[in-house]
Amino acid sequence: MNIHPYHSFDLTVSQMQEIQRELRKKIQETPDINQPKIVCGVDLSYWEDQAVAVITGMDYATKEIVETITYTDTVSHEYIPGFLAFRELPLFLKAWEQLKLEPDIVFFDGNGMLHPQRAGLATHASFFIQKPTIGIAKNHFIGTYDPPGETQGSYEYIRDQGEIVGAVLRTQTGIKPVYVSVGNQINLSNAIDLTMHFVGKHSRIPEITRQPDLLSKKIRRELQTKR
DNA sequence: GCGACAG
DNA sequence: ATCTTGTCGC
Repeated sequence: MNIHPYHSFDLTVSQMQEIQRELRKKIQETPDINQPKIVCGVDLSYWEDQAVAVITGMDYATKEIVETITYTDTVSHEYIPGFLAFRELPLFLKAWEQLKLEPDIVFFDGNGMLHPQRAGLATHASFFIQKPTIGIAKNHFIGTYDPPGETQGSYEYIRDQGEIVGAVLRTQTGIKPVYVSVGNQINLSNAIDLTMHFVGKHSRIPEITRQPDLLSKKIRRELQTKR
């Protein structure tokens, strides 16, 4: 798939902050996307100074995996809370170049607007791939919220600086919720519905990001014990 | 100063 | 994210 070169990744922290302030201004709200055909999920696994990025393409209706892309390379950036995108995007974009099917939506393991500058990984990625994106985080990052109901599908909005920036969603009854946020080119209620669509019978994490998570961990184990 | 802190 | 086995519970 095509990539729109937005910026390089050889940057200082202040330059990264400047980019995030610019991204924030360009986030688009859009009408619901109801019947996507292909949806992708992205995740990375790390070991030593390496990482593997995995993109799983799934048929929205049947939830069958229709394409799998992997890309392994050295990681250039350390993890700094608030700057995850600068660590993960370089490898993700190399994997994206190999993607053949054209997805209608892309899910990321991390946040979108649920970020101090409304410019988390999912939001940042959308400006390179020009696709609607959604962020699914397993842990709380910013904002405040009331605890969601205990039953599957219950959610509460997450607020920061007076605005709704995401939702804490109970994907399984009685299980720790996940954090959903708009990346770009989509709206929050649509993101929540799409996330629930991919929730399997027993997994907390929707299959769209669970599949690349499982595969990237498997690849990491293989490449790690090989050395 | 203290605590929090996506992956 | 990763280091790590068994074990309690639905």
